[in-house]
Amino acid sequence: MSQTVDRALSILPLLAEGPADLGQVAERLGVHKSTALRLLRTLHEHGLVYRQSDQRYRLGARLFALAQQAVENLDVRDIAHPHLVRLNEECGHTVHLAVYEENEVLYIDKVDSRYPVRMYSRIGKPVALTVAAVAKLLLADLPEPERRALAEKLDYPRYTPRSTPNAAAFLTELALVREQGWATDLGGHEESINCVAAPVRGADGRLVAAMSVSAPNVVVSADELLTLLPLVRRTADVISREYSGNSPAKDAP
Amino acid sequence: MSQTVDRALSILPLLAEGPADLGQVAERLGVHKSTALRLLRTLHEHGLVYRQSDQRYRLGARLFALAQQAVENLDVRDIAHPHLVRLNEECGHTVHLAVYEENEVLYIDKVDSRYPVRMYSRIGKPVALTVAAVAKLLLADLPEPERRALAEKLDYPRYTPRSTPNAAAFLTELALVREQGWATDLGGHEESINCVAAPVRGADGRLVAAMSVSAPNVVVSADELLTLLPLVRRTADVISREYSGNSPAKDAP
DNA sequence: TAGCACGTTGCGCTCTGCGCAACGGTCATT
DNA sequence: AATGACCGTTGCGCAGAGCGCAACGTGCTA
Repeated sequence: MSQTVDRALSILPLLAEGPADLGQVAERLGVHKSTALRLLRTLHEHGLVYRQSDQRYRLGARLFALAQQAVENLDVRDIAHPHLVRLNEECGHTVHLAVYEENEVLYIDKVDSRYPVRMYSRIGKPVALTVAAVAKLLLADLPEPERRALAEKLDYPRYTPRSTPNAAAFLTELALVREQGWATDLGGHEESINCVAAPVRGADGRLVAAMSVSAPNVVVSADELLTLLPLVRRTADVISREYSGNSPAKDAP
Repeated sequence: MSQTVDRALSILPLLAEGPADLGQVAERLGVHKSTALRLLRTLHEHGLVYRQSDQRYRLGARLFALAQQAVENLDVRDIAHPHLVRLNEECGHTVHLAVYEENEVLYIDKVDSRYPVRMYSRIGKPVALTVAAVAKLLLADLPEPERRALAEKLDYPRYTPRSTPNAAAFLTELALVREQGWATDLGGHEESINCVAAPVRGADGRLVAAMSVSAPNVVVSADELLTLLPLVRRTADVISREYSGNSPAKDAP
């Protein structure tokens, strides 16, 4: 809607691919070098872009700081965190908390497994929508038309033979998840890793987040992991209740 | 330099403080609502801003994705990571990797302690400049005038009684660090946590990163932690060599 | 020394982004 | 149910902000 800002912001994903010099930026934006320079300077002043010693541009420090601050302000996280830690202490596995936002699902908190084998994931990282247990829960909660539309336009990468193959299968899975109120990912993302997930709901009953426990086959089998389901669901419920303000009221005037 | 972009980017830190509605944004920017709306829309299209269900705006998902991607592209990280993991396996404590950028020091990688007591830190988080061991190393490497100028304009928060108190003390410390080629933080940031750090150098001898091992007093005393110094320095040197392309050449045409 | 490549600067034209004012929806008040 | 206040949204005319051009400076290569 605003040409100048639009162009400036288009620089960011471009630089995310790797450092680029002025000429490259100007060319890929389709603007004159002087224009690109002005935009880069503005981005630079705000710290979103950094000029490295060889004069090329990269994404800058403030970007991290902003993402950081934004994550910390997400209030579900505050409430959920101690519960996630306790769950981790009880079962020993990796615990994740994720939210849905604008066609994406993001991890917003994580407590690492106590076992040496760890999953690759990171706070702020977008989640594989078609296979992750938390994604299934969050997407299953969308209004039907939206869910359908999203399912249609997704890609269905075959991470493993057990990955969700297509939109039809995915919608069926979502319907199941919606009904049973929990979800799993049994080797659909990484061959040897299983997850069980449960929903966190707000006062109005809508999903605000989803949490999961993940563990590799070498530590516990899928069946053993499923025995943790009641514990996971109970934890999610406690968080839901606290988030809705029902339960352990701390202090209020 | 570019008014429109400048205003648009000013919205980001504002939203980082917490969600805000259109009126608040317009007021704090000192522009008309319609202007603020146009800017917010553009930010929204790029995914940097998200509109939550109560119509207020927050920072959006793409911000995380960008920061994420940028971190992963930082190539020191790629090279260093396996070494950090190995160091963690050998000593069991939390290992950090940090870089300097535009008056800030950022953690770009972290391997958690195997002990239950963990430090609060996160990848992408700016580091306390005046006390952290990695910050001392990175700042000590700046050209003298720049170092001096930066030291003058910093704040010196008294996190603990052992925090660096002022610019003079800091410059003295930096000179020492520069000479000895390693640094410590003995309870200067958090009372009970100590760190030892060593530099990672590029082919030209300039610092490209710094790494540290951190542990709380309850696990090992400061003296015991210092016995790890040779190991930390050796690891840093290995990374330096590999980063400079000297050592374990993998493949090249 | 000449040539090239790249970042940088100043400037005049014009298109873009600005604020105004009016509209429309939602919610609380009477 | 009707009123009014509040907020987000829209269309528009004006002016100034941002655009591209062309010329300059610098550092590297041949």
